[in-house]
Amino acid sequence: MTTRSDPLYEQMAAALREQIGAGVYGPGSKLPSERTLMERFGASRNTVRLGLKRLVTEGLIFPSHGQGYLVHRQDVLVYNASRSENHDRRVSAGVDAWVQDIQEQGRTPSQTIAVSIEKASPDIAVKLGLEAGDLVLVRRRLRFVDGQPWSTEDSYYPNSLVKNTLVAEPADIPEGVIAYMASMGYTQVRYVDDVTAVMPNPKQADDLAVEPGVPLLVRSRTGYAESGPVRVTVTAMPTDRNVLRYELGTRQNG
Amino acid sequence: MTTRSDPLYEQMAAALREQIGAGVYGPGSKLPSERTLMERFGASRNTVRLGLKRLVTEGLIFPSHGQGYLVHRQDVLVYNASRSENHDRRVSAGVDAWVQDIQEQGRTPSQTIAVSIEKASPDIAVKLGLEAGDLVLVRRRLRFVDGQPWSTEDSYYPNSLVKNTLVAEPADIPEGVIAYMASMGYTQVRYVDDVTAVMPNPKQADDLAVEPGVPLLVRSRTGYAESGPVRVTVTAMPTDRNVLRYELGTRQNG
DNA sequence: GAGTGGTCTAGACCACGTC
DNA sequence: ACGTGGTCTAGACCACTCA
Repeated sequence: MTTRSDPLYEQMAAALREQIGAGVYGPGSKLPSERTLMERFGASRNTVRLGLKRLVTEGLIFPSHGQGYLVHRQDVLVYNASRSENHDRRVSAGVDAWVQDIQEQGRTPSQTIAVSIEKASPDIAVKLGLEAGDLVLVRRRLRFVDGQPWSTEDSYYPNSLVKNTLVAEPADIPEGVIAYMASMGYTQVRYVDDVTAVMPNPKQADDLAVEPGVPLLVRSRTGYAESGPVRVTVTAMPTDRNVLRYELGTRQNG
Repeated sequence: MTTRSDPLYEQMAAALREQIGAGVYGPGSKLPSERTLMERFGASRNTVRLGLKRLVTEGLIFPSHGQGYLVHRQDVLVYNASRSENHDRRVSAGVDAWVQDIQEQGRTPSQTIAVSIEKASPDIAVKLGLEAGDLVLVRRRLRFVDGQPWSTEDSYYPNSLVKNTLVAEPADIPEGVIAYMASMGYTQVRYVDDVTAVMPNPKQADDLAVEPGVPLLVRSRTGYAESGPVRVTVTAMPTDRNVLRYELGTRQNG
């Protein structure tokens, strides 16, 4: 793996990667300082930093100003995307499906909600079957687990469908937006999830308190009523603390 | 966005990010060279490189040795994960479901297959219900679209189930491994997909020809027969050219 | 050959955290 | 106060691409 022709900083990264894997530096422990590694590998500080950056972008370590480089702890929660829209389950619980998912894993969820009316971006407009610039109602959630930022979830509705309804209020809706909209005649019968990953932009990195170099898993869910798309929800989850799960099979539900 | 206190390289990244968004530098076009940007921003080369690296890790641009920094083209294919194990569809087509998915998008798929017998990693062992170190048969595929590396797909089977069968041959199985195993009594009735994203390690970056900084979408699918798990498939897809799609709802199939 | 990015050195000063 | 990472400079030489 550490071939002779690899640049020095890659050799350094490979050596440290191996030692982390072998437990020489376990989860939560501290790596030698940059200046120590300069001596150990006979490299300049910039070269050492290149090598460390490699491991940062792989999500293995993160720098902590004034403390050193720390090895990432693995602390991943599962978000079960295939059952999170199950009406019966949600109605019986009376709480947000995500809240329930997290509670079942023994953690304490919380969230903030902000509502605004915006012009649809081209991407959202296409998914909702609107013209670019048509108004959409946006519910932006910032979600926390045990007080730590965990994920963002932004839902977009055609403004013409939901204005002057409870959906436009910046508060949780006890029975859920989906059930509420169903009572208004927009029963969602089908969902399409598109999953990808991006590197966070500065705002996202700040909101979610992600270390530089940790990718965000992005799930865009479009909900369809019989009449067409009625909702797009974009969820962004740092991959160092989230796994998206889909259960598929004969006993499948939506 | 570009606050006064931002470091110089962030200001530089923000300025270029905006210009790329505004179309000053469109998809496929070339950014000014590092040395030109040194003059334009009055910064040293290392600082310019820090700013450019920021945009590289966001997936906006990529460096091309000897040519300059190029703005990424968007050229994304959809991989429909919720229908890819549909027996009927596959059997009727007589080809790999992925092959069909890509062909439907007007592209030319191809793949290489290598088969080996290995000791199960702890992760795979847990998912297959084996002990760590038990033997697993591994089918590693490297998939191409229009001749370009596109994704890797590694399938793991308990060796005790598949040894001395066609699954252990390094060739495509016309009716598909799933149908073949069903004929051997292991009908897969349920799947669990875990989706996350990672930054590529050196080997993955090489296999998939990904630019540094582009995350990989990783889908781990565990297939269950009535008797328990019989297969784990790990698919790694560079996010600059793939979207994973799940269709959920009343007409759901496995 | 000229221009590009890739790697690397050897410094400097600042900002943050802990003791 | 001290050690840590964060930012930045001003050079150098190598490797690749294209005309």
